Amino acid sequence: MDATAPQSPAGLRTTPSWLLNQTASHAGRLLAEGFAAHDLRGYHYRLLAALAEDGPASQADLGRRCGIDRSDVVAAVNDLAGRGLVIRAPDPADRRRNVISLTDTGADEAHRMTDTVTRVQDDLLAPLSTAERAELTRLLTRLLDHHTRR
Amino acid sequence: MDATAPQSPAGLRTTPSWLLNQTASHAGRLLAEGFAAHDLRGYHYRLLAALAEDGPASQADLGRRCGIDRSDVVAAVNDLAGRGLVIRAPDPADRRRNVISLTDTGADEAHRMTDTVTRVQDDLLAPLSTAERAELTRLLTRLLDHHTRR
DNA sequence: AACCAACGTTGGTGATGCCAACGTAGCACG
DNA sequence: CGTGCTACGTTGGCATCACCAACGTTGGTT
Repeated sequence: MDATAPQSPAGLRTTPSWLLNQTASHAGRLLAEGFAAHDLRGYHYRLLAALAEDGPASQADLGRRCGIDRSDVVAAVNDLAGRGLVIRAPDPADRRRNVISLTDTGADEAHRMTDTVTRVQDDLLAPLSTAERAELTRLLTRLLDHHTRR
Repeated sequence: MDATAPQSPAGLRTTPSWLLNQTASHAGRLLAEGFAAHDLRGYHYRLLAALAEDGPASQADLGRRCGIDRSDVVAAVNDLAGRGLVIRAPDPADRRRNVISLTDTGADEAHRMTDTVTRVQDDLLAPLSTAERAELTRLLTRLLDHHTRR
């Protein structure tokens, strides 16, 4: 279209890993914009969503569920606790653990974040039909399954 | 499958942006491993590939073609030039510009990197049939097109 | 001549994803 | 019982990717 603003080299542009990277990075941008409205970031959302869905958990469990490193969970939980969205309490049954639970405010925020994420999905998938969205989800899920349970 | 190693919350796991992020991040890991064998990183590959495909270019052009910020191009070109993979020469026709060209060694390395990347694609797409790979590529390309030419 | 735009460069910032190390606490085995 | 292994939370660090602001230099336009 524009001779002065050429696209990526064809060898890159048609490469699946490049396409994945670019689309994911676009999705990430849209998500980050959505999260910014809540003054939160990706890590925070993942934790809130996990807590809203599966209930209280230890930090280590949360990390495993969300694919976040233990050390990064610490910082994110610090943020969330500082805003009163979660409570960190020692586990009486295992004194190594902290039990993280949603507060009422946290549960509300989790819902609002989920709404935001849902809107972003629609933005992201706008050019695809319902069938195509399902197909894309299917293909990605298959890829992920294959590479996760190795 | 394993009660002690639960997967991500369902609300995350089935979300397209999450699937994209996870698969892309897996692809990134595979790529990074491949690149590490060449002792190079993603930015380096993109630049080498662009140069190999479209010939010498200014740093600004390279940046636009590869989706890399001008300032990051500087550092990457420094690395590549330091290893003798590219040459940085002032453009006689426009003294603001540097013309970046592949050396012979650089062209060789570009080929080897391309081979590596090709192998990674096969690893990545292993669970998909040829038709499915094409479909995935088609869907991702459509998404990307829609979100780039805004 | 005056202005504005583009270029390369320097020097930041932030998000994400890792890894190593430490002290504390639970657990299993001898 | 103690000894050793493992898990936990925490601190601190690192690398990559992506972006932005500012500066001086150079080209082009008016």
